[in-house]
Amino acid sequence: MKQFELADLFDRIADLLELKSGENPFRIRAYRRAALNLRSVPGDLEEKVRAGSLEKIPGVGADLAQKIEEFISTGRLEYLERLKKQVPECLVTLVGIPGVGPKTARLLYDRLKIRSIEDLERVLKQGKLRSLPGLREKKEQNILRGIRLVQSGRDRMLLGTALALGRNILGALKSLPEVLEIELAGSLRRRQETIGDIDILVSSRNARPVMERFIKLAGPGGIQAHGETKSSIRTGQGIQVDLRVVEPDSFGAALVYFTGSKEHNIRIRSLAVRMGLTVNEYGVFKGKSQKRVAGRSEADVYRVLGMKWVPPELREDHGEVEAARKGRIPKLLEEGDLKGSIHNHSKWTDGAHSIEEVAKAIRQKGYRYMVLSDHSRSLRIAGGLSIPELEKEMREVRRLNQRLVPFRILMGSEVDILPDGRLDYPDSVLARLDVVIAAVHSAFKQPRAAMTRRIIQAIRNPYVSILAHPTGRLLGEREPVEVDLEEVSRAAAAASTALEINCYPQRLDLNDVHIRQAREAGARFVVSTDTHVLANLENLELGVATARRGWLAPSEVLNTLQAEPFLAWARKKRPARSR
DNA sequence: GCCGTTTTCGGCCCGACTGTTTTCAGTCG
Repeated sequence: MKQFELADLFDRIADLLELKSGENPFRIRAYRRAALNLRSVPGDLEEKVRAGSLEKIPGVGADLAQKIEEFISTGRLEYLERLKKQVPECLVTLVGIPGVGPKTARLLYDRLKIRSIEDLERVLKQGKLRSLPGLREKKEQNILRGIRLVQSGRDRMLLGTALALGRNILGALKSLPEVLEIELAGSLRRRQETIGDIDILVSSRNARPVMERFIKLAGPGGIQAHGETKSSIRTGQGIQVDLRVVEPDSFGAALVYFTGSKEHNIRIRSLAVRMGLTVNEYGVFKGKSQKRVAGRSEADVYRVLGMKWVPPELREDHGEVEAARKGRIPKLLEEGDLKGSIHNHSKWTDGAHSIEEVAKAIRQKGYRYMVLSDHSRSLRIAGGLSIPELEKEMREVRRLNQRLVPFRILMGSEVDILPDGRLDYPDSVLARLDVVIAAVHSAFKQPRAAMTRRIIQAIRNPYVSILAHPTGRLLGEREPVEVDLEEVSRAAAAASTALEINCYPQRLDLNDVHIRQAREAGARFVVSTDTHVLANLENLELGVATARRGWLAPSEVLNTLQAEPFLAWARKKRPARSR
């Protein structure tokens, strides 16, 4: 976890450098880029220090490598301490207010001696801000709005929430005859696990009516910006939505630009410069004449840059540009690849529907088989099944299977991993199940070493096929457990135990970074909805998107297999007599 | 501060909107 601490420190350095006047903006960017990559590059930092491979991390050169080593060995960064003495901490707070940048913050600090948001509010009320050059009434109101926003402490939305909201707005605009094409863009299109604001792109030959309709969606006082081609609103719930309208000939270029990420864009634009091209949201332009050579579609834009089209989920500057230039973008997992629904609960424990209802809904979705995985006996809160109850459930599944042929219900269980690493049913019971899914549901606070041992012991159990929601995190609610995921991934690969990508919007566990790490260790995966009510089946797209962000191909995801090969895989490490 | 199938030095992505200004700086994405 050291890399996350360090990434925060690098971001902090960048914050402070931004406030130092005359600082080289590219140095600031270098720190930001390194911070970003530290958060997303798999692998243990101490290990990399020992191996001398720090400079293999993109954006880390000799200087930053030395700083990383300093932090690992001393726990601090001398450079940051020096910077803190030069730049007042409270300036960082001030630029955190939307509408206040480095210049304004400096002005407030120097001329009005403002040291906190409270100071700023007071001065605003006294109307003293207008004494400053370039600050008048509008700017005052703008800053006041920014303060409200910071104080409301609005968090990022879950991907699932943002998708629903975004599609809603799409629906409201789509019906306009002036709208020729419309797409979600930004982090939402890249399917990041949490979303700050919603970006929408439209192509049209007449932007005005589109803009007019759009700004009507704003809540009271919610129009942030309203221009010819670009507007920005805040909905009644306080969600910021940006709309950009372009000509159809620019739609592809605009979609690339508006989808980002920022780092991906910078990457392809510098690539373009080296080829004598300019890329902006209107197209790709060649040489002095500025002749447009692409722009209509995304594929065109990438093609003239010598690249294959890059799926939005990969556009994070994690090597996708290089891969696309070499034509080595993998064929990523798609929803339609999945043949089995792997992790499902019924009324027998904490699900809302009978096994039959669940099975029929899953069959209706086009799956060939499902794994029924109600909870094991220790999970009292979910009504975990005693051994006799489990046996009764097995009989029920046998009966149902006769009726549902050729659809198959595989009999499974989501078995608790007890705090000492044993499983909640004895092996003699596990041996009678088709598929065993192991999961931590208790003692979340164990220290890292104990938790790692505990999980690995379960992974190595010959009857365990899948480790469910490996980190146990709930976005915005519960931190991930402390565990050495690299070791867990290696153990899972060695033991042929699959790691789950859980589709619950709050879970998305494993996440994209962990998936890339686990995949490097050779692990295999399942994508599963963990369905408790039928509506949960719709979450599949979230898990598939997360898998795609982790660069997963169908061959790495076991529930792309048909029932028989899946079952063979799930049972292959069992002792021969119990397969 | 990083980085190189043009470069180990000299580059480093590009544009919209706002507000206050009268040609542009600041902020944002």
